[in-house]
Amino acid sequence: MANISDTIEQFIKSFFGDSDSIQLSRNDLAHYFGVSPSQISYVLTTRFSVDRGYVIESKRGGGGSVTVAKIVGTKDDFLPELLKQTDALDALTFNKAASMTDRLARDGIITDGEAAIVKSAIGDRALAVPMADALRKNIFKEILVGLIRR
Amino acid sequence: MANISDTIEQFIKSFFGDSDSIQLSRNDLAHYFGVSPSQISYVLTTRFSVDRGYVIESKRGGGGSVTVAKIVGTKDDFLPELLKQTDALDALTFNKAASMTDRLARDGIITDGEAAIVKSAIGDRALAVPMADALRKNIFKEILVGLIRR
DNA sequence: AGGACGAAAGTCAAAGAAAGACTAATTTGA
DNA sequence: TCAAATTAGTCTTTCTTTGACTTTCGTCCT
Repeated sequence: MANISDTIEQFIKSFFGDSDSIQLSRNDLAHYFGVSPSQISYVLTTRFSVDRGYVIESKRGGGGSVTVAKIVGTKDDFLPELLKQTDALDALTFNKAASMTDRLARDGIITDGEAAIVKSAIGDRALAVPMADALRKNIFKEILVGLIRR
Repeated sequence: MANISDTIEQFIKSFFGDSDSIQLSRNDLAHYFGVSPSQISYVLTTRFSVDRGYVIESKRGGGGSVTVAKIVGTKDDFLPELLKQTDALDALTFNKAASMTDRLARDGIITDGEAAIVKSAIGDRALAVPMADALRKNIFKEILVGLIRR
């Protein structure tokens, strides 16, 4: 965790208390951490992506700001949706799959322990074969199917 | 013992104190010993492999690093033993893996929900690919490593 | 109302930082 | 001698950081 992006990510996350939406100023954050404003944008887009279960809205100009909101999903609607999306792909990178898995855990659809197992099973070391991304998609899909049926 | 790989191995091992996991920088180490970075990779993969009782994780890019962790366990620990046995195989059928998984659940090492996920991930539908048994062994191994580390 | 100005945030490309993969060469030990 | 282990080198991939430029919005001035 020696890079500043991770630190900023945690800092931003610490602002969600019970609320599932926060508002922040890109410039202020940049100043606070002594980095360039686009660094904040970078953290926002890489760490608070839709895959990870967040949406970002913003307003420019004087008094502008960035709003980060958690997308909350329930088991009943989110899992089938995720399955549909996954099925439509023909490959799935580890990062993407891990993001989705973390989000399932965040929303309480699976436990942290279960998330860890999923990530072990679809990690790059486990799938050290050609066409790993295609295979990963398949495995992840089967896991989702299993989750829906429970 | 006059070879530098052994020296580096010892040096790295000297960093584990009570802790069973350390973090290091490949470049720094390479520089420190005046060797090429890939030499460090070589030591890491040959001396800190799973069958020697270690796991390695890493992250690239700015602020990246390598984490080396001991697989801890005593003789009456079931998981490390199972890992060792699995690692020695070069293939693993679904039936065999499933019965090991069931046993883990029966013994309370993993929950039923976790067992179900494991079985989804290594099922024949998930691994519909040539050499499925070799791959399954690999995946199962990674799952075990993850379980031990938690 | 309309334009000028400043304050945000957005975009994108380039540079930098780290580890991984692959290959070739060399050394060592049986 | 010869296969396995070691060492080095180089290129690739991934992730991060920075900076320059653009777009949008609000306010103030006439």
